[in-house]
Amino acid sequence: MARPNRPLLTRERIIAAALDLVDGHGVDALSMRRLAERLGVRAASLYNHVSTKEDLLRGIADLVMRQVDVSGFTTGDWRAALATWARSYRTVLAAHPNVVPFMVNGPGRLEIALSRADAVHGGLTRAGWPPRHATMIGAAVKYLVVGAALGSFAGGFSDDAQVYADRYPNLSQAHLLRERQVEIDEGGFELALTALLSGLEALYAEVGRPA
Amino acid sequence: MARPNRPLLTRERIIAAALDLVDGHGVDALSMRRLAERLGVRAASLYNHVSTKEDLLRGIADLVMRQVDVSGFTTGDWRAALATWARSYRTVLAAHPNVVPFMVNGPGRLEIALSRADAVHGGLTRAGWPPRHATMIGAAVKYLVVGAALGSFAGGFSDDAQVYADRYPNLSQAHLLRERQVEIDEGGFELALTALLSGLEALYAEVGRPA
DNA sequence: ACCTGAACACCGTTCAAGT
DNA sequence: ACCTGAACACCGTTCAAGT
Repeated sequence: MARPNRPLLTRERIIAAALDLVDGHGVDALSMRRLAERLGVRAASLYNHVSTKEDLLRGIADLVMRQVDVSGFTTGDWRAALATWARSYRTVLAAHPNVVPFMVNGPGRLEIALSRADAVHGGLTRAGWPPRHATMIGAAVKYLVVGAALGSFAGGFSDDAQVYADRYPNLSQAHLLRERQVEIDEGGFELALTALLSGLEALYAEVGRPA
Repeated sequence: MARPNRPLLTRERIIAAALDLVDGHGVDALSMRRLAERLGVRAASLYNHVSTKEDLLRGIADLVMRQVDVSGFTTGDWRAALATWARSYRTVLAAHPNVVPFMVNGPGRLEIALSRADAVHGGLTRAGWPPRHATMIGAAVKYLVVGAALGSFAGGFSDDAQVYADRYPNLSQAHLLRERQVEIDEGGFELALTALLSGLEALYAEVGRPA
């Protein structure tokens, strides 16, 4: 079949399948040929909907990124908005750990990332933070979230292959290890976030100009 | 020349050249063939000194990681040691931004990374922090550092290619942008680090058991 | 408009053959 | 012991050819 009446592919279907592949088997498992096979199609066909593999990766990053909740910045006070954003951001990344590495060093900025950053910046400045501080606060929270997401990723991969596959053929040990990793990841993240928020509270008393 | 009297290659020379290549042209520019060409040798020759490309990447990560200063934990108090470690860690990563992505999600833990983590953990527990807190503090600082290093990386890559190459053929604008990025990166990092340290100070009063 | 086979220039890695 | 050419199974991407 050279051309079906209804297209076999759409950009959305391709991106969703690619994310599924990356989530399940890591970035290295994502090749255009392998992805095409999953979609019952040939590699060349993908290029009718996606201009390049980089474009595809950008699509994945975009799909993940738009799940982050920045709604707090349009309504609530900056403390709650910041906390909600940070936790939502982290939760979303933790759900797609294999995506984090290329999402963060991605080629050029995503529009969606820019719009998220604008929401944060806008919310903070409206709350009375000087623009310069707003920028740095956004940066600080992003560092923490991204670092935590990557840390979790690394942790998940660490001893899994050797300890579990070679020496402990049953799941229970690896499972316990992973559970502990999650606890440490979240504990470390919450520790830093709480400290950051209370540090900001003190700073706000100095430089903030409430409306 | 099939076999010279003195070997043309050593593992160290290969890794140093690879780091140089990655620093200068990014991870994507690192291929075994390209690296071999730089070393005046054929790709297959590299496999006499390096078991795999993954092994090579691990070597690079190791080379970078051992520059991080954790000496404070054996001598000074935990506050100073933590601050020195965090800033040194960040400075080292910032000097090799292209290395950060694969250093952090690297395949399995590096020995050097483990020894660094042990130094931190030991220093903190000797200072009276409960082990559980020591682990989370180490995690929190690592998140912040890694996130900041990646953020800087992303920032450096953002508008450079388009703005600078296409529309501003002279260096000045891009240079200014980069300078500003560095300032924001460092400001955001210091903001979060300071907040974290003072947050820890408060926590230490609760759970710390000074020797 | 959209799918395809074939081709291009690349990969990482192996291995017998050289010295 | 260490470097090499040739080969393997893979890549991303292009493009004329099909409908």
